[in-house]
Amino acid sequence: MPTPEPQRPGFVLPLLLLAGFRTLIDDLHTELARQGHPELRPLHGFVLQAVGTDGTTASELGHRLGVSKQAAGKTVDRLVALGYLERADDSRDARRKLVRLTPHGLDGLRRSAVIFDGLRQRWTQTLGADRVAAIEDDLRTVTPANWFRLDVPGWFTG
Amino acid sequence: MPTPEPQRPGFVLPLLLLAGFRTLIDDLHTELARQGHPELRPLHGFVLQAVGTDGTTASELGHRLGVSKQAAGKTVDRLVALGYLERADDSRDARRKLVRLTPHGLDGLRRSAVIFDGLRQRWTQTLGADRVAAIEDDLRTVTPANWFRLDVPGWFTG
DNA sequence: TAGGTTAGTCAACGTGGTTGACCAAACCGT
DNA sequence: ACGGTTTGGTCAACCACGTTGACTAACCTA
Repeated sequence: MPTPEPQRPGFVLPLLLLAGFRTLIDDLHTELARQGHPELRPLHGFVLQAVGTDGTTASELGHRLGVSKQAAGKTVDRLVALGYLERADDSRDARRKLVRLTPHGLDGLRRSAVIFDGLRQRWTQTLGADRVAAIEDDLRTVTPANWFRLDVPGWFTG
Repeated sequence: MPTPEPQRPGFVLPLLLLAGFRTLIDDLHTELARQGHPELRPLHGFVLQAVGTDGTTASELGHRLGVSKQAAGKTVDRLVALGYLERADDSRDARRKLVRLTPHGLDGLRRSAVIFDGLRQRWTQTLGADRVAAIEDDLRTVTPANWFRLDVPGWFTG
């Protein structure tokens, strides 16, 4: 039987988590835009991460991201048009088309990692390194492990 | 100059925040579905919250949610079709159309608040009340105040 | 009363998701 | 070696949510 604390209603917690996520992502993309990647959207960073330096295929990408292969293919199309990804034939399997990062895509991915490190550093300066680490540890215990589903738009809207 | 901790790369923090948010919202809607609201989507809960028990107009709703009045109007259309909202004429201003919660919508809103309290309670049992309160306090200090923009789909995808 | 502002709607479009259908290539058991 | 199944990619249609631009009706005010 829940005995809510009137001072801390439960609905605030998800809003704060979302706000934290959003400020980090907004700050990332403000800085990415300044560093030559103004067209990168929040979703794109996750896709580049999922493609990785080894490359992958649209089907596998969809699997990693938790969306259909068609949805993954369309997103790849857009990132190809933006110059972040490229397709190549697989010499060993004529059905497969490898999706790879272009140099521009790799640049964006590397800069994202550096910027994220800097943002976390900023949090540790404000809150203290132990508090940030505690937040990470706590969140890990209350969320399912190996979490990497990025179907955020479809998930949120249905 | 960021001096990242190799054990705690910065990109993990936003993923954990998103995972925490998503876990709470998923659990909420699993329970809401069980309690007679299977059609409610994550976005809808925020909209019902923004409409509130006093009702509002589409323009004002768009303002609260940080989206255009057209987008707000379309979302209201869908929630009217689902039976959660209703429109009524304003006797004092023929231009305005009041958007109000139906009894079904009010029921969903109240149940959401109760379920959220229960979910927060579950976190306090796992982590301890002090840790959960610390997470809330910490997130409040690193995120902008009075935060309530819910243009999540458009924000995430561009 | 004329002119500007505000609320709502319609239309066109972009992005991201879905399912269903289809083809070609690869795999596999006989 | 062949025929059936599985797999990868694409196309088409559709839905949810966002945008901007254009328009009407109603209100407000100088």
